[in-house]
Amino acid sequence: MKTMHGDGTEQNHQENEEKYDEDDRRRRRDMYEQINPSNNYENTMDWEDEVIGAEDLLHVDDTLMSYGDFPPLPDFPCISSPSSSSKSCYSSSAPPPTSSVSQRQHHGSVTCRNNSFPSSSATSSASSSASWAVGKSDHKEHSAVDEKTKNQEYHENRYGNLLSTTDSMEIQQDELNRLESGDCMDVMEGFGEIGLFDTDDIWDPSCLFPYEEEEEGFHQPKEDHKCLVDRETVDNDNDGDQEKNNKPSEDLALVFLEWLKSNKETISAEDLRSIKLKRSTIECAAKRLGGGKEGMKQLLKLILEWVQNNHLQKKRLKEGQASSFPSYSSQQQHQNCNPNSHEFSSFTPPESNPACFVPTANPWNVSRNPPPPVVPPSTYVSDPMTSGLAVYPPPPPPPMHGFINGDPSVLVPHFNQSPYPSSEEYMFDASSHLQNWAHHQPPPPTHHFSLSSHPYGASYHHQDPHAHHLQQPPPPPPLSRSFLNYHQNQYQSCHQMFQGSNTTTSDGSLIRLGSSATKEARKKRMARQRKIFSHHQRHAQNNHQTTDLQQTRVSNDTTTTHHQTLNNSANWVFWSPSPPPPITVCGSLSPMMMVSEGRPLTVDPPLQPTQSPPNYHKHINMENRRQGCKPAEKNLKFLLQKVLKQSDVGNLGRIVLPKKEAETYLPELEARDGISIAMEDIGTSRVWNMRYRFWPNNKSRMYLLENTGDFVRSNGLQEGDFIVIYSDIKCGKFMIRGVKVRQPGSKSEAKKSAKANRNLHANSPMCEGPSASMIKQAVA
DNA sequence: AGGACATGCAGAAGT
DNA sequence: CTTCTGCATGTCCTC
Repeated sequence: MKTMHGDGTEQNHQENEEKYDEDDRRRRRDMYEQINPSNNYENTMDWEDEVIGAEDLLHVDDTLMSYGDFPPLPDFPCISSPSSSSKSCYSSSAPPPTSSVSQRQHHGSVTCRNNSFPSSSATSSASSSASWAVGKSDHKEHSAVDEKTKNQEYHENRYGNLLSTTDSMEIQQDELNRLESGDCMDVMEGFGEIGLFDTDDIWDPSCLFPYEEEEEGFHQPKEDHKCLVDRETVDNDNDGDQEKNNKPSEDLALVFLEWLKSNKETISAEDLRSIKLKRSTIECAAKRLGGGKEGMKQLLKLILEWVQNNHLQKKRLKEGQASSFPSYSSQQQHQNCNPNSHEFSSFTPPESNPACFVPTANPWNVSRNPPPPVVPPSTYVSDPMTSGLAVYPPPPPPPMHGFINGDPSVLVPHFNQSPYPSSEEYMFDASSHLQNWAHHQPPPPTHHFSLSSHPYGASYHHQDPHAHHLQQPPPPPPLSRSFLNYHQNQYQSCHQMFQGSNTTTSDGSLIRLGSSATKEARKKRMARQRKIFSHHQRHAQNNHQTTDLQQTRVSNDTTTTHHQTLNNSANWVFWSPSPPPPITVCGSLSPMMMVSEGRPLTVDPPLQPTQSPPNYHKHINMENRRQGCKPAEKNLKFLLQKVLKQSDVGNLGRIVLPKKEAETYLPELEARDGISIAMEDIGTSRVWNMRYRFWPNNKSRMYLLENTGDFVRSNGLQEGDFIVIYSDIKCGKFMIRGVKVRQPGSKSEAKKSAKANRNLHANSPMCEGPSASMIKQAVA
């Protein structure tokens, strides 16, 4: 405040800070350009456009979508084009939620800012980072103004666009409310309600969930659905006006009738009945397709075409099974059971790395006090609501209100607890398809469901299940309801985050249904998962290259080992499907940065913490070129490392981060409460929900990573060890690795580590890193 | 001299 | 009483 009124000295200070800000921005941008040479300003804008397109389609609920695999963007703190983001976000799509437009614009500006962060998705990121602070504690944030005292000068100078946390909170709440309202419906029913056609005489409610009943022993009480629909109806009462505007004409009925006539023999009412789509989705999609009657018509055509294609696909599959031809699903199942096999690789879409669609990628998940990390294998996200926070993942996108770490409320991205989805699970896990689709697309991932440009072509090609079926060498699993439901599933995933559901992804795809699953069905499912999982564990032990490393790793933390095993068993899911997961660390700092699966490497302490990341980045790239390293499936970008001090590994559960690197590579912090960042442990794929924040310190800041206690403990990190933070270029996730520094005199440990690393690198010869040689030296 | 950061410590919150 | 949270201060390092 002093600065605001400022005497001469203060003015000078301010000027200096402004200059510093400018330099800082330039520096950050340079850094990002170095790291992501492909990302230029235009890309950024294109990307934003795509995001906006998808978001429009998905409507507001989808701000919660996980855009985890968005590529990191260059840092342009102030390109914030509220105009582009906010306008696009809310102009063409359904009416903005309760929040005012101005709020949205705020939102938008922040979004843009956050987009520059790794792992950020456009909108969600914004909501996350900003809302997080708000969600944390109302009163606190409401007094945010007070809080901006001396820190404000710093803050305001550095960040022109301040987000009103209050605003974002309202937005969050609004979104929450909407999610809770269960805004989904049978798509055909939806059309029916909208007036497309009369559903009563066609649809038999008993056909609603034939698959669950059939394959999962799962029963969805009709009442549930009814409730859903009723609720929907109630919810939609408010949309009455809009509905009127979209009242379809007879054209639609004609289109539908014609289609019915031509497909009556192959497609039953049940098939149609089984398709569900959110009303808001329908409306938004229709809008995107031109709006009004025409849009609705286009959408209907689109859906019908999909139904047709999908149904035929399904039939073909059934026939194939009947005639003993391997079906995709069985194949898939088999493949899934042999994650390490080449067969798996060859049949798996090149980039079907589920991790890349993990909501957990959302670094913006927030957790104020994440419960102890006792978790099922694989990534989990705790419920933001439980921590009273609201954000997203992506502030960055997959910003949500999720939390990771320890919180049993799990949002498991794609697969279930079991790394081996059963065939039917796979078949019905729309998110899997989404992932696959997503990975066949160039970034931005939001192309997933961009119906925007052309109903049947262009931008639709990525989403077009039909196209997908036809183009993918092995036909993908029947999408069944996925085309429409995957959309819903995404909501569901997000919903899960909000609700803190304990269900995993396997249930995730059935999340709305899962709540009413019978105990029996659940038992069966769990038994199956246990079975599969134990099988996988055995398999992983035999085949997984990291096993050796795990076994030799010195750890006095048995739980860690356990988790490790569990997590590694799931690692195949997250890492490149290619046989030896060649993980290239593109921006790694030091030798020990060589990323491998398994736990913290034990290495000599050759740290040069101040070594310039960009230089190292360049070095690594050259190394890659020299060694013929193709860009790995999972490129990790070194962000920063920190040698742990006593205070970092103490029971405070916080690690002071180097200021320069933090400001350069981590999301800019709007409020001192910071943001929640989901950090995936590279060794275990476990996701830790940490908080990245700062403390005012004189006229500067101290950057901290909080909630690190469990991570430090589980990695057995001590003073002198260090952590390294990366961002996954593909998924935009933050990744963290604890590296133990070899204790002098512990030769056997060094040998073990060396052996482990030799094995490791033997499996990935292309990427032999310095760590192996360093360890060899140590051994010598 | 000024900045970065390690850590001490006071007050708040939780048990 | 313990733990958590957040700030302030002392020390070290860089310019």
